Amino acid sequence: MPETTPPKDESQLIDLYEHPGHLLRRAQQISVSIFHDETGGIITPVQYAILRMLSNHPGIDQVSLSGLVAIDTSTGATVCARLEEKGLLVREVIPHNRRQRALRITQAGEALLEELIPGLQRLRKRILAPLDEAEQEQFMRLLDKLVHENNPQSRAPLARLRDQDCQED
Amino acid sequence: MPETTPPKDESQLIDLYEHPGHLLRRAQQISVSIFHDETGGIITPVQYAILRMLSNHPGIDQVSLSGLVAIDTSTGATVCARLEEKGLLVREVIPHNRRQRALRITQAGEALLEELIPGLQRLRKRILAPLDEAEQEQFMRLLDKLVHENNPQSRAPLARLRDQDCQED
DNA sequence: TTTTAATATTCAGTACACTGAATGTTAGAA
DNA sequence: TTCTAACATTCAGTGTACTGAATATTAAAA
Repeated sequence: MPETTPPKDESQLIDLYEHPGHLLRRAQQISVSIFHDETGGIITPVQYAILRMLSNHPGIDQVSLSGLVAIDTSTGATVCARLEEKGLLVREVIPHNRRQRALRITQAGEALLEELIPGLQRLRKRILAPLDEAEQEQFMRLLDKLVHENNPQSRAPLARLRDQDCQED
Repeated sequence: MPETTPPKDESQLIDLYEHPGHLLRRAQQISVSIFHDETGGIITPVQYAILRMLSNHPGIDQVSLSGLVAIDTSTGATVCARLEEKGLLVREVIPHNRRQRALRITQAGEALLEELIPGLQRLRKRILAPLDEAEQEQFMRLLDKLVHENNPQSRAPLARLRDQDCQED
C-alpha cells in the first residue's frame, strides 16, 4: 500500500502557518489593530474589557474584576491605575476591609462606553467579515468552546464571582 | 407582533464574553500558557516562530524575516537580539549592503527546534482538545481564512518574500 | 491570645507589540 | 556628481501579560 500523503503530524509543525498558536496570535493582533482604528486610540481593548465589566459590577474589588476579565491581578492593577488616571473609574479603600479597594466607574467612564458602541459594532463586523453568516456563527461557537473548556489551562483563568462579592450575574 | 428576542446587535456588545476580540485574546493567552508548559520555558512562542522561519530561509535579513512571521520590525529586532544572546542564531553585516544583517540559525538553534517537536505536537493537541476532529478542521479552516483575508488590516501584516531576497518557498 | 495561614495589592523583572522618530546606508533623480 | 528618496535597523516611549516576591491586612488555628 503506497503512502500518498506525507506524515501529517510532522508537516503540521514545520509550516509555522499551520500552528494554531500562530494563527491565534495573528488573529488577536488583527483584532487589536482594528480596535484602535475604530476607537481612535482613546482606550485599549483590555481597558475596555475592565470598564465594561466594572459597569456591570459596581463596587467590585480588583482581584474579582481581574478574574472576570481573565487577566492576572498584577496586570489588572496597572490597567485600573491607568483608568483612574484618565478619570474613568475611582478606587477607594473599603473601611471594614482595608485590604480591598472598591472600584466604581465614573460618569465619564459610562459616557465613554456609550460612545464606543458604534465603533465596536463595526469592529465585530470587520473581524468576522471574511466569513459568511453561517461560518461566523460556527466560528464563534467553536472559539467559545475552545476557550471555555481550556479555561483552567491558563495562569489567569476566568474566575466567576463568589457569593459575598456582588450580586450574581 | 411581540419581540421575543432582544436586539442582537446591542446584547452582543454588552456581554464582554461575546466579543470576538475578547475570545481571541483569551485563546491566545491559553495557547501561550500551554506553550510554556510544554517547552519548559526555554523559549517563547514568538522566538520559536522566528527560529522556525529562519531555519527555512537561511541568510534572510531582519525586515524580511519579521514580515514572514508578521511582527513589527522593531519587535523582530529585539527578539533576534535575544536569540543571538542565547546562541541560537548569528547576525552578520552583509559586506555589499551594510544596511542589512544576514541571519543564520546555529547548530544549537537547529537542535532546539528538533527537541521541541514532541512538545509542540502535544501543544497542538491540547489546544484543540475541546473540539472533535471535524470541528478541529473546521476551526482551523475558518481561523486561517479570517487571518488571511484580514491580513492587511494589521499594522504588521504578513509580507511574503520578494524575488531577490532568498529562494522562493 | 499569639501564631499561622490566607488574602489583596503592589513591586521588580522579563518579554511581546506597537508608534514615531532617529541613524546610517544605498540607489535613483536632477 | 550631488541631492534626495527609499530602506534597514535601532531607540525611546507606552501598554499588555506574565512570574515571583514583598507588604499589609484579615481570618483561622494553636
